[in-house]
Amino acid sequence: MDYNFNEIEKKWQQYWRDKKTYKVDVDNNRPKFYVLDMFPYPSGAGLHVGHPLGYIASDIYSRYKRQQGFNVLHPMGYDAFGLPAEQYAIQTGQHPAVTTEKNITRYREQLDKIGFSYDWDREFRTCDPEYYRWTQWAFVKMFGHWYNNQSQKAEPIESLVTEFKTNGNSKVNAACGEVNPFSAAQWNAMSENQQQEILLSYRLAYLADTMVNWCPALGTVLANDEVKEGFSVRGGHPVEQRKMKQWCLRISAYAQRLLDELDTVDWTDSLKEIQRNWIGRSEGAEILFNVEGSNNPILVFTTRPDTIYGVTFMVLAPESELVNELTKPEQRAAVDAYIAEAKKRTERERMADAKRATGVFTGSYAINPFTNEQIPIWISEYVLAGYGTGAIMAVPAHDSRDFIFARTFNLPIRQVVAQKGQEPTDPATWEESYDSKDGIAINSELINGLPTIEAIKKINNEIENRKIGKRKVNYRLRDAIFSRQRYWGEPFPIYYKDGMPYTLNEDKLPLELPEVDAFLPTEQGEPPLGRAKNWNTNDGFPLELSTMPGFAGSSAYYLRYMDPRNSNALVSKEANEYWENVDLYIGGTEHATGHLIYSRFWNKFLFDLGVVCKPEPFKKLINQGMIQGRSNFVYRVKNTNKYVSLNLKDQYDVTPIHVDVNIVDNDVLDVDRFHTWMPEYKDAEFILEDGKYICGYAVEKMSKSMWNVVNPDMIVDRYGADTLRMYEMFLGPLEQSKPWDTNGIDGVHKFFRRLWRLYHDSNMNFTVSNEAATKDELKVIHKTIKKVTEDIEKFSFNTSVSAFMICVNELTDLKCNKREVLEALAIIVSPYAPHIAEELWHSLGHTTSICEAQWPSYNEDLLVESTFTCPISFNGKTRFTLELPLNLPKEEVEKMVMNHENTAKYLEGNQPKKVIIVPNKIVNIVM
RNA sequence: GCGGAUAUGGCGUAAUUGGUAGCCGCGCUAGACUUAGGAUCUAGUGCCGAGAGGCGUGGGGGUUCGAGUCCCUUUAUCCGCACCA
Repeated sequence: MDYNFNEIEKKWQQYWRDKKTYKVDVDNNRPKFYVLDMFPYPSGAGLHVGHPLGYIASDIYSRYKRQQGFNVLHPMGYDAFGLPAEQYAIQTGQHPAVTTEKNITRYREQLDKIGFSYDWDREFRTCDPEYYRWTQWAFVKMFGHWYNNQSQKAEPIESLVTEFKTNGNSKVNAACGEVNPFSAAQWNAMSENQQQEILLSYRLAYLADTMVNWCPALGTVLANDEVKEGFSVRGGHPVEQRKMKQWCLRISAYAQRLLDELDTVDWTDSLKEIQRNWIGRSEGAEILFNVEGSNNPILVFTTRPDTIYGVTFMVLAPESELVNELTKPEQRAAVDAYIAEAKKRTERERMADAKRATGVFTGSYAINPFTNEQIPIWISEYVLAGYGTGAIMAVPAHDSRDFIFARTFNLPIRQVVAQKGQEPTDPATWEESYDSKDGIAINSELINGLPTIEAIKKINNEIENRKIGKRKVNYRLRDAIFSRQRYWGEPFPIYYKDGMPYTLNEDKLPLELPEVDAFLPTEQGEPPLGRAKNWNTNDGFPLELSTMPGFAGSSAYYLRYMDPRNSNALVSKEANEYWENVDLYIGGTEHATGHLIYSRFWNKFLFDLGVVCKPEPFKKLINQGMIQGRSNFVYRVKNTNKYVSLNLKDQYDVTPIHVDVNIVDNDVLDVDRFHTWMPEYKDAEFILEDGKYICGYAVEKMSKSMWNVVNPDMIVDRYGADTLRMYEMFLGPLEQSKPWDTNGIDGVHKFFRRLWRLYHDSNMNFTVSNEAATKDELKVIHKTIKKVTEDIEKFSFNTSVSAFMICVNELTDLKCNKREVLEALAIIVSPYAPHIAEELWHSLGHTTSICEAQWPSYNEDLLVESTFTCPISFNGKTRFTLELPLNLPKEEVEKMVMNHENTAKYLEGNQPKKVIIVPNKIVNIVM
């Protein structure tokens, strides 16, 4: 039989399905290994050839690990809630569940064709109530817990209530919102509503007023990326900043742990760096500044308390609550105008014109606690309400933003830090501020002469002694806004009583998403769930109308795969203690700050509860590179319907036009298909070169509009899944981005035909010899086993493909068809190309799947050579080589080299100054 | 602006980790077989040069007997983050 990939692949895919080859269960007799792909969102466009890259890599690794004796968990499912299906629903009226189902079916078909070793019995979707029940459950748990900074973990809210009853809140050190101190007596005297209101400030899932992008026309909060220049991207409606009550998750409580435990996981440095950046820890101090004529001091956060003598003004965020109080009547109009203007702009826009300083004076003055000077209080957008205290002490001499602001508004600049060994200069002559952290304090009474680090220490002590502030660690990481005014998401298991939120009992879960008559906000501006009939508890209390955001369902999905059908728990203790966490996680880098932070947080919370046994969800993480498109162009001569071939185009005035890569082969345009491609090209004329139309090309994003999308099904139909898998790996290192060019695929396909021929005679009859293999044959296969084993261990899949090619080339040259060699070859090829390997395996007489075969070991002794080819170089340039016995003594080598006829030629009569001999490596003669 | 990554033939890439730069494949050239070829096989293919030879891993400098690999510097591209006090 010829290598009929279509037939072979169908046959074995069916076999694996029938025999449940990829089904796994807890097995305490075998070590576990958990390999996971990032949860895909099944989009309407289906998979293009770039999507399976990571899936193929993880599949190879899974199969390899299994053959190494591991019990491998390798599941797949769908992140099925989300915006695209809902937008589509709004436009067409089609229920998002219907489109989602359709997309999943298509995805599954495409995935199935590629021959992945997923245990499909574990598949689930986030939009399935049986799944989102556990998303809701986790939310209920978060609502029912608070974060104890003392113990550094989440604790049940009941423990807090007990503490309040006996001691009030003065001894509690919690991650919480703003709460005034109260005694036990005061607590006990409060109404239930008052108590609930206070508890809400402590809960890990809480309801709070936050600034959001509100789009009145669409009736929903929008994410920053859904807003452009103050208008919604979809529809172009105006968007405003608005304070709204939203559900939030107190992820900031875990900031330090999220930062520290990054050191325990095996991720790339760049990814860890992105996360560190996002968490944004900074050490500094909070300092109180009194305000003239007011009892309310201003609290600022600074990382440079040592520069306090250089403070010449204060700045408040426009949203600061102090603004109103501090604005003097004569400044009122200016301040109101400024704030009104600021309100219209999104945070993103404000960041965009960072270079321009804007601001307005309040008319009030603060007192510098160290110099007792009067300093003006300003308002400016460059101070963010959401970071620190929303107010800063400005030190224009040593902070570039303050410097720009001071220059714009003619505020004084005073130098208080000097570079070591340099005299202070007049700041009026400066072009920029001096921000360095290794200077010497000057003009600062208490700390003069101290280096910055010391100065900070001393001034912090003083601040704490004088009780005008304290040391403080700040994080950039903000609590996650967790509600969306959307339909297609998990409903909150929350109802309201007297306006106060309460969770449903766990036995009432899942709270199923109700049907609505339209996927739009109500006329009163409520979210779509406001349209649901009887959206109340049995007792008639109204249910929450928002739904959860996209990341809710993907934050703990890796746990659910361990025990996907458990109706009593998210995951059983037994399953979790066996599978622990994900050993290898492969996915794109786009989730660096979203999903990968949220799920680490979510996991840590469940860890605190004792639900999971590991503090980190993903031990090792690899980011696969993007597969870019390779677009082709034709060049239309301007104002004509004539198209000129690439190398003649410079003689004309042309417009490049994207052409469908599917009607171009090896950059040669199929002109007949071009004529029929689109009506406008029906009468196209060509200016050819050598009788061909050569297209130009460019590497761009793979997308429909570039006409460069290549579909995996098309490749599978034409070359087979094994060729697709192998070629994707052959393209280059997994982590690197690279363009897809179907042209190179022939080489890989040819490899399979040659592989096939090793096991078959010229009539394509299966012929394998049971004779013992020769030394050369053994050397070839053992060399390959070694190389491929090492390559897979270091995720260098591209290099093992070339090792396979070399192996097959060499065995073909040796005319080797020995069972001993070909069995091992089938096994090591099988993770990459499971279909052909399974076929050959069964032809070799095996009756069980090659997936169950044992990965071969290699014998190092067989690889030892007796001689090696030694390069002889002169002044570092290799001139000729010499076949030398291994481990020949240096003296012998030197003798042989110096006596060689070529040596004299290259010495050109010179005496060698030195002869460097690196045994078994190289000889270098220095002249 | 800060942080990270990358840079090697016409193209995708490889290089035992400081030791023969260009493995493997695409493409290209020539040839064989063939009714035909988007099939198969053989040979060649970094650049310049007829050749001897010279040049060559983004540019410049350095360390070294020896640098794609280490150090300094610079440029370009891509990706994050971006008024975070």
